[in-house]
Amino acid sequence: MSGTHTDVPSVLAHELPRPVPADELAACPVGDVLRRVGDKWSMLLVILLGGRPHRYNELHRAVEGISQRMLTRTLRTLESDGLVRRQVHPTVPPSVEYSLTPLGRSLLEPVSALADWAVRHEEEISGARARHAAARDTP
Amino acid sequence: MSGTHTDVPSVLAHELPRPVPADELAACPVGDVLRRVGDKWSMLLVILLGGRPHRYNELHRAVEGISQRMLTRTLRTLESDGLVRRQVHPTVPPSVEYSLTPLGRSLLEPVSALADWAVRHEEEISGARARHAAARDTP
DNA sequence: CCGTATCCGATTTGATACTG
DNA sequence: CAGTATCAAATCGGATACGG
Repeated sequence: MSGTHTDVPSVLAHELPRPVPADELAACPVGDVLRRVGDKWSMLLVILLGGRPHRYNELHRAVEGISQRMLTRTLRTLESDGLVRRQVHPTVPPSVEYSLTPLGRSLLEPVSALADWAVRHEEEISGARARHAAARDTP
Repeated sequence: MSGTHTDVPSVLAHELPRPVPADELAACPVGDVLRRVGDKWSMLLVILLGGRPHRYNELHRAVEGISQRMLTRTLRTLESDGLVRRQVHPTVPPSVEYSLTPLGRSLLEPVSALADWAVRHEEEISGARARHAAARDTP
C-alpha cells in the first residue's frame, strides 16, 4: 500500500490557489470519491439531510423530479459510503428516517461551499456560454 | 427572472451546517452547475490547471487514464463556461496552452476544499463500504 | 408507507484510426 | 503536437408495475 498516493501530503490549499502535487492527485481515489458525490442527486440529498433528518417520501417530495429508483439508489450508495444513516422504526405503517452521519456532516461544509459558488457565479457562466455560442455562429 | 431561485439568499452556510431553503435549492440551476463540474474529469483538470498552465499533451500525460476524446471535450466545455482559457501559439509544431481564467481560479477554492475532504476521508469511506459489503454477506 | 424489479431510451466514456 | 471522427460499450436515469 505505498503506490496509491504516498502519504496524503495535505494535498490542497484552503484559501489560496497553490501548486498541487498533480500526479499524486490524478492517480488517487480522489476522482473516485468526487464522482460518487458528483452525480445528479447526491449533493442535493446531502444538503437536504444537512438541514434535518427526512423520511423517504419527504425526500421524494422535496426533490421532486427524482424517481423512486434513483432516490433509493442514491440513498443506498450514500449509506454504504457511511455518509447517511438509515433508521427503520418498526411502526405500522413502517417509517424510515434518513439522517447524516458525522462523516456526512463533515462533507456538508465543502459541498455547501461548492453549491454556494455555483449560485454566486451562475450568471457569469451562462454569460460565458452565451458569448461562446455567439462567437461560434459569427466568427 | 423571479421564478428561478428568488434572490440568491446566501443559500449555504460556510462553516456550520445550517438549515437550508431546500425547495429553492432543488429547483435552482445549482444542480446544473454542479453536474457540469461534477463529471469525471473537470475537477481534476481545474485542480491541475490551478497549479500552472499546461499544454495539451502535458495534461494528457498528467491525468493518464483520460482519452484524447474526453480530454478535448472536457477542456472545450470548461472553456465555453469561461473557466479555462485556450491560447494557441502559432509556432511549428503548434503548441496550445490551457490556463485558468479568473472565474476558474475562483472555482479552485471550493473544488480544492472538496478534493481535500476526499483525500482526508478516503479511508473512512472505503472502511464504511467494506463494512457494508461484509454486513450484506453475513447478516 | 417504503421500497424492489424490469424494461428502455439517453447520455457518457473509451478504443481506435485518421488529419493539419 | 494537437486534435477530429466513428463505433461500440457501459452507465445513468425515468416510467411503470408489483411486493412487504
